[in-house]
Amino acid sequence: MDTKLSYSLRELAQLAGVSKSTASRVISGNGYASPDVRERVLKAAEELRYKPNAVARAMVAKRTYNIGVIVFRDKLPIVSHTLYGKIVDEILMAAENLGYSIFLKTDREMSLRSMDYMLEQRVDGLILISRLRKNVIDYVKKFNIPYIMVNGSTEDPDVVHLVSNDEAGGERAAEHLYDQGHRGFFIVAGPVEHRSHSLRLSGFLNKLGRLDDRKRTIAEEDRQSGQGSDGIVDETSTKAEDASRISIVTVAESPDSGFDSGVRLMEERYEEFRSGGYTALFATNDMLALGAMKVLLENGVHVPEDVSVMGYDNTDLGGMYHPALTTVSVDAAGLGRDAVAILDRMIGGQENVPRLIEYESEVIARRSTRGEGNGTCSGIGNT
Amino acid sequence: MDTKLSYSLRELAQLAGVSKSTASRVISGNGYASPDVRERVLKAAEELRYKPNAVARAMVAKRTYNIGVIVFRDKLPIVSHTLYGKIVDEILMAAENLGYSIFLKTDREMSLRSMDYMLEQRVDGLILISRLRKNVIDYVKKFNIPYIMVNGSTEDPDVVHLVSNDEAGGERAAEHLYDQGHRGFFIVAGPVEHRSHSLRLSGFLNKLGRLDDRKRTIAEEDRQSGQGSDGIVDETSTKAEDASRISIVTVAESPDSGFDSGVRLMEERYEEFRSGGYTALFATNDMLALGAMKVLLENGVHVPEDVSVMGYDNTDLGGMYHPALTTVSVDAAGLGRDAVAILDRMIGGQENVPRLIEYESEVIARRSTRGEGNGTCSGIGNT
DNA sequence: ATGTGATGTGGGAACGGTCCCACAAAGAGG
DNA sequence: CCTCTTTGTGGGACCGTTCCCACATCACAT
Repeated sequence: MDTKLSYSLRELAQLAGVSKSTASRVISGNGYASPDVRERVLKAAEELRYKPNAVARAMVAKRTYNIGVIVFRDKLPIVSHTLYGKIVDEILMAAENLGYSIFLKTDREMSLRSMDYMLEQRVDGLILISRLRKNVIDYVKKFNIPYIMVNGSTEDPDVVHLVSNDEAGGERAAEHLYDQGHRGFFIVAGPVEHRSHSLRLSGFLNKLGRLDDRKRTIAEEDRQSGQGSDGIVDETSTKAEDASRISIVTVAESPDSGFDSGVRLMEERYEEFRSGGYTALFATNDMLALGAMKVLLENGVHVPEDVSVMGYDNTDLGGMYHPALTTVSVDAAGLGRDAVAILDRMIGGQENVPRLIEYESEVIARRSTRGEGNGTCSGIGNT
Repeated sequence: MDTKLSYSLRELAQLAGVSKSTASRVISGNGYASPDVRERVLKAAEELRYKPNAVARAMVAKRTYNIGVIVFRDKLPIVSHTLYGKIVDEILMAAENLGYSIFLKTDREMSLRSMDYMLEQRVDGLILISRLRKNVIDYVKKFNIPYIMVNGSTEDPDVVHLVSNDEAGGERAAEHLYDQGHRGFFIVAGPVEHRSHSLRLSGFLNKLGRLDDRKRTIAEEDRQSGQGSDGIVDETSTKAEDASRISIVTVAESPDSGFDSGVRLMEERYEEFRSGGYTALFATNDMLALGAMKVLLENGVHVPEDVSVMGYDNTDLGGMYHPALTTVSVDAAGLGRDAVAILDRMIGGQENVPRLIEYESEVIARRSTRGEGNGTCSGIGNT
């Protein structure tokens, strides 16, 4: 008896002396059952350690209450990816609250295998994280399964996707560094095929251009209105350093976006960097920033005294570094929470879901850039 | 037609003009089917985008090919936990290779809710990661489901568990620092209720004691054999510093094991540390080590010139830090791979599975300790 | 007494597969 | 030509639920 893995509703009903319909009503809570019967069934359930079989239930309900999460990646399999790990964590919590369980897969983007797996009615819906190309999307589209993209790199208007507003984030980063007086920028840009990297870069560059134009305009007005004028002048422009125009902007493209790539890139271009008059380094993600910063530190460059370094993503790692990395936050919590919530609505058949949600980013000022940044960091790493 | 979510085997058979038994044979590959029929069925499957329903299949097979992974944690939900993230990654890959899918849950250890979920025949087996107390184990035991513990903290002999040999690792850490000439040790110990932390600590302390005894013995032999003796003398003992006995060993207990705890602990005891004559700091995991090290660095202490710092776990983060953290590796890959492999055997009904496997650890020498450590690190952090 | 409605309970089809078994057709050996 | 096997196909039970519907019982009003 004890060797039996589990009991069925029929066996439970038999023990309780009722029909399986009645037992079902008591267990599932749908339908009538007299107190007497209810008690008998519950007692029997207790005795047999009865647990309803979720598989059978899913079959008739045509609903599994499972959500598939696929994290696409280039090379290494990475749940421990500092940003995606956070998003997955949030998804896990949000799913739990809504009664869903999560199937997690990591996959190279060209393989459709794990997709197939999920498509076998194993899940009610799909959350796709990160880059994935058209062929994958087209494939998923063929099957009528609700899915949603998080931090993806497609611009397909049919696809529901949640992204952070990387362009605005890039602009804020530029503004932050510019306001701190920097005029020589070295930018480490991750793969431009990535939506995130390319938007962060363009946001940064565009903002820099506009700031510079404004500066020029003010300077000209200053000249036109003559010396000793009371004309409206931007207050920062009174300082000599701020008044100067941007001296140099260099974009160094990295084919990859990991820490190692940051290291490699800076090692290769260290001499150029050292002699170029750069005072600020911006990377399109934290990992690249940290990799590059590590090389600088190892070469005796002081951060932020000699060079300010700024990343993007607000990974926990950045906050733990010495010096703590100034960065731009990505609302991983919002991304994860909403992904599940919206998918849940799609699974429920609702049509009026937003096609695109953008999450705002903000600068997290810390020690790696000039200024008053604090060195705190969020918790991570319990064993 | 296009609005239909999916087609059943019956519909497929109908289109192909065969019975569902025949269609099943073709699709599943079990049993006879003439080339003619086979082709017709496959063509129909193509047309309907037929996918076998995994739920129905699981019901009759009483086999889901799903494995549940539950990561227990104290406070924060953390897949992004640098060590567990790695283990989960490995499990994901290993599972993929063996044809399993992974249900991932993080849970506080007292809640049995996610356990219940898994127990509803949703999975073929369970992998439990990290600390979980007796009540959880007892609960799982009641249901006859194969399960395995990874890096757990129980000593229950019934439970199959995979752990790293933390005691030996602690010893190696002690040896490493001792051999580098350190005689004043400050130890940051994580929660002693954790098997890992307590064994790492005891291994470290015991080894230190033995090394010290040996040193004394050698010194006495040295004295006895008179000056200018050719007696066997440990080569390192010729150096004055090495010959000296251990001067001080302090164990600072941290109630928690995260980065923040390391920071907090060192901030509180900084004065004591500074004036105590310590030249080496060992923490029972990387996070505590990095937290403590960050405080030292911020106070102008040079690592490793003034103090050597050593952690444990070999998290990617340690290798990225500046200075790169010397640490003791944990075979996350082996742990994850074997967890799935052994569980697979248990699911298959095999009885002769090992009850306990210990994985050896080795010192990863890097820059944060005196010596020739290299500063490389493994890749992480692609976006 | 009898219809009527509320209140519980049981029977059985359905979900979408697998697989055992029956059976038809065709080829081989007497 | 008739059995006997081989080979391919179909019928249908079964897995463990849910849920619709039928039906039994009983109180109450007619």
